[in-house]
Amino acid sequence: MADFGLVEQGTPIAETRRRQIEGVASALFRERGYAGTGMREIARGLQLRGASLYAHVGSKEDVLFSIVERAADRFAKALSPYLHADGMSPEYRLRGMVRAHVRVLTDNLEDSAVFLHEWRFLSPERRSEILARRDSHEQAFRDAIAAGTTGGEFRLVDERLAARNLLSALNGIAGWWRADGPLSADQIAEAYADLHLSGLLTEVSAPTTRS
Amino acid sequence: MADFGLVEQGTPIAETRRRQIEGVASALFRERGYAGTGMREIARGLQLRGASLYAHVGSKEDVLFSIVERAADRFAKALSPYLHADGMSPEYRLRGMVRAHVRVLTDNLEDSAVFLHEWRFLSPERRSEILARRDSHEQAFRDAIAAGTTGGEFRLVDERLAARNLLSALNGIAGWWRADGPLSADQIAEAYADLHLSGLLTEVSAPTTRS
DNA sequence: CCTACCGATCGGTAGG
DNA sequence: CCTACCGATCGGTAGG
Repeated sequence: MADFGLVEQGTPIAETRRRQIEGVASALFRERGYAGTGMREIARGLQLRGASLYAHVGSKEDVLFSIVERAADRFAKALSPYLHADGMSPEYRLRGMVRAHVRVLTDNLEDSAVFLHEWRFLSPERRSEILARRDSHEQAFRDAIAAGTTGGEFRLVDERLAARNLLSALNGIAGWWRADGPLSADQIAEAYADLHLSGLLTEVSAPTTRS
Repeated sequence: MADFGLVEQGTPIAETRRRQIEGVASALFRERGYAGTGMREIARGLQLRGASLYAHVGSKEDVLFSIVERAADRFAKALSPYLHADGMSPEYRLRGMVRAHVRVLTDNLEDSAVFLHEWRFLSPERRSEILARRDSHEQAFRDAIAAGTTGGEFRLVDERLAARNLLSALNGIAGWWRADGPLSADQIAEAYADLHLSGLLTEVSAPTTRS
């Protein structure tokens, strides 16, 4: 609790400034959209003039791309333990993926929302890259579902549809969740996992239904 | 199949022009966002000059509001038969609501996407109105789910969470569905209804699992 | 990181 | 529905 001040930061000032710019930009992009946010607005959030931002970033689109790519990195990293079954049951695996995805979402609400909704303002090449990464994320969910249907634990469903159904529901959380709300990220993750696993499992394994 | 040409339109030209403007605007707002679309772009889609649009609309925001409000009307109307149970089983009721919602979404893809994503660019009063209508739409789903849990047909779930889970999944369809794709709107609606009802029903009623 | 400035474009109006 | 135009704002650069 005591305030020791800052002893050693370790991060170069320039890099910190970059992150500060991206942080303000992320909040504004989420709230007003990329096209609805001006560089001067971002600068104002840091008590700077608009032109000063260009000492730290190449362009407005570069800022968007940094935010979106970092978000994509987080989602990919969170799923990496689940890319192969490694003896996990399909239920355990999918539940872990749901929890991981929701955690990234709620721990990085603004970046995640920007990642989900503002990618269309990227240049064609960058947009393609991001869409490919989104697709491989969805593929990971498809694979986990397919493993369950193959093994007989899950009902026969269209994995593509079931994966989109699940991911759309999870991403929707970014639209209404608040850190100061009544439900923790993990509570929501468990509730969503229950709902979706009940929809997939053949055996009714009495999923944890707490109030 | 024969082309009889147009015999009698019945709609005044001015009203038609208004709708044409909204049609072009809806497509552009969906693709580039409200803030990313200029009035001159909308005009270009109708072979007009930007200034000419103002003979038909009061402002850019008025155009957005017309689109968004019409979409809200459609969703509300589609759910109206299901606002009260009237002897319907919870399963029948919720399945009907899913089908109705998906139909409106797929029959009016552009307007629906604009309704879902561009409402934040409305003036505070109009934004409040639309958010209230969205909330009462969600309330209808909550009610249908609550009726099922009360009656014992559905598992005990947090209705608010379950409704958001369902609606987010359904609205996500607007992000990927194509009219010329492999799945009809009704096929998707049935598949989604199956997935979600399986997650809610206490009795495993062997939902229709076709390939 | 600042001031000063660039050309382009924005939503919208005047007047016909 | 057009031409001509308004002030404001846009992303970004020059030069220090």
